[in-house]
Amino acid sequence: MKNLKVKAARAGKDLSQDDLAKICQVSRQTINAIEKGDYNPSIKLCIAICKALDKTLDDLFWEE
Amino acid sequence: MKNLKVKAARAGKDLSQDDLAKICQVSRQTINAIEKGDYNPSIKLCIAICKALDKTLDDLFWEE
DNA sequence: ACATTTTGTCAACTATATTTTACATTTTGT
DNA sequence: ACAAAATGTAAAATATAGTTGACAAAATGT
Repeated sequence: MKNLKVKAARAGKDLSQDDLAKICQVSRQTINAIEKGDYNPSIKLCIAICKALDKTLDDLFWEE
Repeated sequence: MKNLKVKAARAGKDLSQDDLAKICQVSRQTINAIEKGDYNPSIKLCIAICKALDKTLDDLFWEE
C-alpha cells in the first residue's frame, strides 16, 4: 500500500522526491519506492525523512 | 547506542528476548542486536516490536 | 507548442539486515 | 551449590534494502 502521508508531507514542504532524497542522503528511487509502497525502509531512513519533513515516526509511518 | 526503551518495555511485559523474537517472527539475535544498539532494523520490524509491547514508534524508536 | 522538471519504472550491482548454528557468560530459582 | 533459563557474541550464509544508470511518461511553466 502506498505511503500517502510521506507524499503529502513532502508536498507540504514543496520538495521534489529528488530534493528529499538529497536531504536524506539516499537515491531518488528509494524515496519513490517508499511513497509507492511495497517497501520496507530502515528505521534510520524513516527518521531522516521525518526530520526533513518536520514530522514524527507516528505521523508518517505508524499504522493501526 | 543501546536501545534501553525497548529493553524496558519488554521487561514491563515480562518477556524474554526469545519470547519477543517469536512474537515478532524474527530471531532472538535480532532482538538482542536491536537492544544492544549499533543496528538499523526495518520499519516493519520496529512496528511489530511496538505492537507486541503496546507502544508506538515514537515511544520506542524516536530520537531527538 | 515547446522545454524543463518531476515522476514511474527497470535491470544489474553493492551494502547490509537477518538467519542459522554454536558456544560462553550471566542471571534466576530452588 | 547446582540446574535451568536468559543473555552476549561470533562466523558463514541468505534475503533484501539501497545504489547507479538509463529511459519513458506525466506534470509544470512560459
